This record gives sequence, structure tokens and C-alpha cells, in this order.
Amino acid sequence: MALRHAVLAALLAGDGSDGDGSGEYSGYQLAKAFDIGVANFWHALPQQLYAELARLEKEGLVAGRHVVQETRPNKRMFRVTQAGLAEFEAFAAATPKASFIRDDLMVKVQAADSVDTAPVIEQLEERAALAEAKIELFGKVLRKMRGELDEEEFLRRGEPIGPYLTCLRGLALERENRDWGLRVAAVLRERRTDEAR
Amino acid sequence: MALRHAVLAALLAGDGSDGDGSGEYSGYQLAKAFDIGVANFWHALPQQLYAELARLEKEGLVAGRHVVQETRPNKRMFRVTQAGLAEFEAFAAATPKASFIRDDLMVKVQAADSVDTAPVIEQLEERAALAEAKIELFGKVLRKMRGELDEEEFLRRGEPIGPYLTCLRGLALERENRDWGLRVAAVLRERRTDEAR
DNA sequence: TCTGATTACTCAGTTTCTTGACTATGATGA
DNA sequence: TCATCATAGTCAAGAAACTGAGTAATCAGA
Repeated sequence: MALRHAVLAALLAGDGSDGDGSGEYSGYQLAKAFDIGVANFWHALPQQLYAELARLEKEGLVAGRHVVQETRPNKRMFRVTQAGLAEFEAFAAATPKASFIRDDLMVKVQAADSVDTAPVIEQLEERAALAEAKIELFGKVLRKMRGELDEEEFLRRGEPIGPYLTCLRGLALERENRDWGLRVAAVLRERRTDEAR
Repeated sequence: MALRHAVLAALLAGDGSDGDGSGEYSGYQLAKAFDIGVANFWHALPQQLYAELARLEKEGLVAGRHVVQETRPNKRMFRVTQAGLAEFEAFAAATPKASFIRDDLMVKVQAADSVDTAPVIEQLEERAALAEAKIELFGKVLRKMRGELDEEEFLRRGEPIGPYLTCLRGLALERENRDWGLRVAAVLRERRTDEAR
């Protein structure tokens, strides 16, 4: 039960991205938010989110209300309750689990001495290109969050600060992704041609 | 079924860390290897590894042999079979799944606007200290892998190159961990004192 | 001599995640 | 007009991972 805290965090930080400032999300919107911002530190599929929201509601940690729409299917909007905030507060104070990563590409690189590296090199370069795109996206997102403030100012006074800080981390990670990907691709490529001589 | 590939990669890359150059590991040694090198891109508990090795053996992707020891409990040493290598080769050529991260601390930071940040700041600083220790460890591991070669030389000709490259990534990640952790701790601390005025 | 660490593994139960559907409606674009 | 995308979900089966415990021997240090 750890996804629940990511969901609560997303709901609590809910002002930043959609501009409605309500801290209220539908399951569908939550899934979107997970794709963009939360994906930097937590990965979850929409089905998991719906299931988790249902569980959280049953336990009274979030409250949902039906919203009838004319042009769109009806939906349910969720917000964090007092009990939910208390639960999150307890989680925040507890010692965190070690972060963990799982990365197919690194598994492949680990065995680079034993397998054909040609496809791996391609994948590394694709990954780098994807990272590049994300870097640009994050740049835009950060600028938008900052508004007219410069970074230093925003870090001192801007709000919400949480999503901004995690987005900074996402940016740094993607830069690493890109740099490492290109570097490793170059190294492996170089070694292939050397080998072929 | 994804852990299996991490296990195969660890066995295939098995020369680097233990110096025996055999590509052979016991479940116990594998668990150690996962703690040090593989943990950079895959996290798994010993129980999982034993279970996975059993499955892999049943499918003929690894072969185990009993080793009787006098001073220590007997053990089983595993190496990757031809079928195992073929399986891994297919995995390496297939498009990789998106990497995924899960990080409690970032979940907490995401909700920094809604919760008491005092414990989070402490955790960030602990995390930074831990990262610092890992940075030093990785530095040593890399130096040992390089031997007398300098980095450029090693990247061109050194072996095994796979573990070296993934370790470089681990190092970069830990540096990010440390820098981000200290930065965020400082920002949140600063905002607390401002708030208190 | 007792404690704790290290080597070496096993098992069962539970939770969590992934996969791959399926249901609807309205809007958008070719 | 037809296809596809976006909204807004739900369901169920199976794979994978995690938790927590237990077994058993040797060795090093207090």
C-alpha cells in the first residue's frame, strides 16, 4: 500500500497543473496528472488509480462527489479528507522506503559484453531522443509554473512549490538519461567498429 | 517475467565483481551482486532470486551444479546456458519497457505545500548523506574495474564494459540524489523560517 | 562461552501490478 | 460519412513482487 500516498500527494498538489486550484480531480484527470508530473517518481496505470480511489473512499481518506455533465460522460471528483491528510502526514513523518528503479535498457547494457550490442545502441539513442523531448517539455512546464518570477524568487516565495521541486528532479533525471544514453551508445558503437577491424 | 532478464544479465556479467571470471554464481552471491551493482537498475530480494533461479533452471535457461563444501553449507552454482543466452539475446533486441521509478521522498516533496516539511527536510538530508557514501563507493568500484587504464582508455578497450557503464549511471544518479536532496532541503528550510516570521 | 555476523537457502501467504478486455458518448478531422 | 480521438470509466484473470518467518552450520570477537 504505497500507491495510495502517491494518489493523495497528487490530489493535494492538485492546484498546480490544471489551474482550477481546487485540489479536486476525477480519476481520469488523475491518470493524466500521473502521466505528466507524478510519472517522475511514481508509475501507475489508470486501472490502478481507479481501484485505489475506490479503496481510499471506502476508508474515508478521500471524498468523491458525482458531477453530471451534458456533453461528456458523468464523472466523480475526489478530494482529500481530513482523515486523508492525517494519513499522509503520518506517511510524511515516517522513514521512507528506499527509492527503486527498474530499467530494461540498463539490464541490456549490463550484459553488453555477452550480447549483440547493435539493437541496444539503437534503443539507447531512441531513449536519448525521448529524454530530449521531455527536457523541453519540463522546461515549458517549469516556466509556466514560475510565471513572472525567476527561479530563485520562485523557490523562495512561489506556490505551489512541491510540484515545482519534483519537476526539477524530473528534469535532472531526463538530462542524465540523455547524456548517459548518448555516451554509452557512442562507446558501444566505437567498440563495435574496433572489433570489426 | 522481467526479473529473469536481470538475473541472466547479472550471471552473464559475472566476471567483473568477484574476480573469478567464471560467470558462475550461487543464489547467495547473486543476492550480493544485486545489492551492489545491479541495484542501480533493478531491485530484488534474495527470496525472489532463489525462486527465479529455480524457474530458470526448470526452463533450461540456466544450469546449476551442486558444490559440496566442508566449512560452509553446500551450495549450487548457476551459469547461463545456450538457451539462456538466446533468450537474453531476444530480450536485448526487443523494444524495452519504459523505465520506472518509485520514490517515497519525492511523493512527500510533491505535497510539500500541504504537509509539515520538518521531517521531510531531515529525510532529504539523510538521503543526501547516503548518496554521498554511495558516490564514494562507486568511485572505488570504478577505479578497481579500470585497473591501470584511465577512463577514456578503459571505455575504448577495457573489459567487462557492461558493468562499468551501468556503474557510471549509478554514480550519476547518486550525484543527482545528493544535489537535489540538499537543494530541496535548503529551499524548504528557508521557506519554513520565512513562514515563521 | 555466549552473541552476533556470515554463508546458504526454503516456504507460505498476501498484496500489488499488469494485461487485455469492455461500455458509452461527443467531438474532430479527412 | 467514416474513422479516430478524448472523455470517463469498469472488470477479471493471472503474473509478479513483497512480507515474514524458519533452518542450519561456521567463524570472529567480547
